[in-house]
Amino acid sequence: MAALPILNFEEKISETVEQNQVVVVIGETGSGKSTQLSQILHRKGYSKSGIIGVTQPRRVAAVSVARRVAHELSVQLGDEVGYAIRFEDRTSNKTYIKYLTDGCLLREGLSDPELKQYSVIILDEAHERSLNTDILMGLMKRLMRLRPSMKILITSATLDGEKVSTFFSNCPVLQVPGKLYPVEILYSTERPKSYLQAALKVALDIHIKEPPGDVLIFMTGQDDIEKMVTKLEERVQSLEEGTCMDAIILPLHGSLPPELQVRVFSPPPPNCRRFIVATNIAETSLTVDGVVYVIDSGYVKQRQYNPSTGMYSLDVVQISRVQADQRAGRAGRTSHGKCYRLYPSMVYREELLEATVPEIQRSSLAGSVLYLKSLELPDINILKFDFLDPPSRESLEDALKQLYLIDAIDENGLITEVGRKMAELPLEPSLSRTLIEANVLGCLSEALTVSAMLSAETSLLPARSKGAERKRKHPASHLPNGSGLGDHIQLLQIFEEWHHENYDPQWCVHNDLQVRGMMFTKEVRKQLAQIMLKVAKGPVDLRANKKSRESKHDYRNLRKALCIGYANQLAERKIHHNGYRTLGYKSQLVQVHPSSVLETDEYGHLPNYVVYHELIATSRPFMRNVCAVELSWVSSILKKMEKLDVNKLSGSSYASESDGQERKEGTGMPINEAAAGNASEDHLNKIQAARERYLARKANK
DNA sequence: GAGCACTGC
Repeated sequence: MAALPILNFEEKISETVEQNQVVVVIGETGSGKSTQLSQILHRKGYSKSGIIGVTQPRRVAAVSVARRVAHELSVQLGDEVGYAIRFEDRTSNKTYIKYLTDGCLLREGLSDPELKQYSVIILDEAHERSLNTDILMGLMKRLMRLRPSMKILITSATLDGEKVSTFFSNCPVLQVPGKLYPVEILYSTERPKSYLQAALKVALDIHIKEPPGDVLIFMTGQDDIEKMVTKLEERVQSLEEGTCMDAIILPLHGSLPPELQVRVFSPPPPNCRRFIVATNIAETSLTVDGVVYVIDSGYVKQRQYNPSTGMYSLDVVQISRVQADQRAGRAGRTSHGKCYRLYPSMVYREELLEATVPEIQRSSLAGSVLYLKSLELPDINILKFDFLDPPSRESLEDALKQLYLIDAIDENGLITEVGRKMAELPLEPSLSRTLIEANVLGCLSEALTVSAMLSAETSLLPARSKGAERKRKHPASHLPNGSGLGDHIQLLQIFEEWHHENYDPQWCVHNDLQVRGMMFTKEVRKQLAQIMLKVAKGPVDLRANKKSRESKHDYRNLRKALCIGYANQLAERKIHHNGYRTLGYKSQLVQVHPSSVLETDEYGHLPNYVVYHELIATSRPFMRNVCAVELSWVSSILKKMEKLDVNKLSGSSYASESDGQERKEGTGMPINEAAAGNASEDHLNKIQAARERYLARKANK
C-alpha cells in the first residue's frame, strides 16, 4: 500500500494540535485524513482521556472508514474501533476511536451537551456544510470555552479554510496534499442552447477521439438522464462498426433501485468504454472508479425553503465553483483526467457562487431550533446563535412561530414540557407533536405507523419509468385508499395490511412497494415506539392491531392528533371551488396534489379544512400528503395564531433564557444579526437570479 | 391531473 500523504505531516499535525484547541485540516481527496487523523491522535495518547470521535455526513462513510481503521490497527470492529449510525451501535466500553454520523453525535448531545466522553471531536467533510455539521460547528465553538482540554479538528476538502479558521478564533490551518492526478479543464466557448445536446456531442467526441477511460456526465435529474441515455445509445449504435470501441451506458440517480445502482461498481468488459449519466449523487455519495473524463453541465437540482410562505421548491440552479471543482476531481482518481465544462470560463469565474449555499440557509429550521432549545444552554439565544453562516432572521422567526403553534415553546420562547419530549424523537416537529397528542387520545399505535411511513415515503414507491407507468395505469391497485380521508390514513392502512400479512416481503413486491422502504418503516416505527415508552409519563398503548377501533370512528382521534401536530400546516378550502388557501403563513393559494387519495363528498366538495405534510412548488404550488380535519379542531389553533407575537417569542426569550443574569457584550456569542440578514438575502437573490437566467435560456431554446 | 436532487436522527 502506498504511503498516504498525510503521514508525512504526522509530526506537524501532532504539534499543532498539542498547542491549539482547534485546528482546521485541509486535505483533498485521497489525503487519508478520514482514516489517519484519528490514528495519529490515538498514537499521541489522546485516547487515554476519552474517545476520539469522528463525524461523517453519511452512514456508509462512517461504517466503511471505521472498518478500514479497525483493519489497519488489527482490532475487531466494534471493540477498540467502532461506529454508530441510526439503528446500529457497534461500539463497546473498549472503544477509543468512534466514527459516527453527525446526526448521531447531535443525538448524543441531547443527554450530554458537553460531550464529556470525548477527548477529541473531528468534524470530517465539513466543507459539505450539511445542516447537522453546521449545528455541530456552532456547538463546538461553545464547547471550546466549557471544555478547555478538548481538542477539535475540522476537516475540509476545499480551500476555504480561512473562513472556518476565522470562525474559530483564527485557529491554525494545515494543508495536506491529496493524491489526485492533474485534471485538464476544457471550457465551452459559449453557453449551450441545450446542455443535453451539448453533453451528447462532447460525449460522442470523446468516444471517437480520446483514448480509453470511462466518462461521467453530470445532469440534473432523472428525466434528463433517461433522455440522455436513450440518445447516447442511439448515436453510439449508429457509429460505424469497428470505428471505435464498444460502449455501455449506465444511468445513476437516487431513485434507481439499489441493485441497478451498484452496476457502476462492476468493471467494464475489455475494450469497452462506460458512460455513466448521473445526478450529483456521483459528486460525493458514490465514487465510480475508472473515470477519466467528466462532462459537467454546470447545473444541479436543489431544494429550497421559503420561510415567508412555508413552501419548498425544487429548482435547477447553477452549481458553485466548489461543486464544479469537486466534479472535475472525479476525473483524476486513477490517472490524468479531463473535465469538459459546458459553459465558458467567464461563467465559472464571474457567475458561479464561490460555495454552495449551505443547507442551513435553505431549510426549515423548526427541528434544529427545537434541538438547540432543548439543550437549554444558559448562555445561548437562538436568534444570536453563532453559526458559520447564519440563517436569515426570517427563517429563525418562522421556526419559532412553528414551534409555538405546536406547543413546543411558550409565548416567551421557552421550551415546554411537550417540547422537551418532542426533541427526543427523531422526527420533524410536526410529527413528534402528533405522536404526543396521539398518546393522549389513545391512538399512538396508528400515529407511530403514520410517522414511520412518512419517514420512508420517498423510498416506498419503485422508480417510475414511463413505460411501466402506462402499463400500471389500469390494473387497479389493491392498496387501500385512505377511506377518502387522505394520504396519512392511506399510509396507515397500507402498513396495517402488511402487518396482517405478517410483514411478507412478497406482499410488498406484489403491491409495487419497495421492500427496503417498508422494512425501514418497520424499523423506524420500532425505534419511535421505544422512545415514546421512555418519554411518555402515562401509559403507552402500542398495539399495532386495533385496526377496527379507529376505523369505526373514521380515524377521528388520529386525524385530531395530526391536526394538533400540523397546526402550522393548515389550509382552508375556497368557497366556490376545490382550491385552498394556507393559514398561518402569508396566505398562499394551493391545490391538493393530484397524487392524493383525498376524496370529494356527494356535492363534489373537498373537505373544508385539511392539514398538509408539505407545500411544494413544482408546476404549481401543491400540498403533498393531506388529511381531512374538522372546523371544531381548527378553531383553537386559529385563536392561537391571532395571539402570536414574534417579538415576544424571539426578543424577550433572551432575558428569560439567561436567567436574569446580566450578560456582558463579548462574554457570550458575537452578535451577528446584520450579517445574518444580509448574507442570506444576498444568497437568496443569487439563487433567484441564477434561476431566472436558467429559465430565460430554457425559454429561448 | 402531476412527476422529486441528495443526506440524516
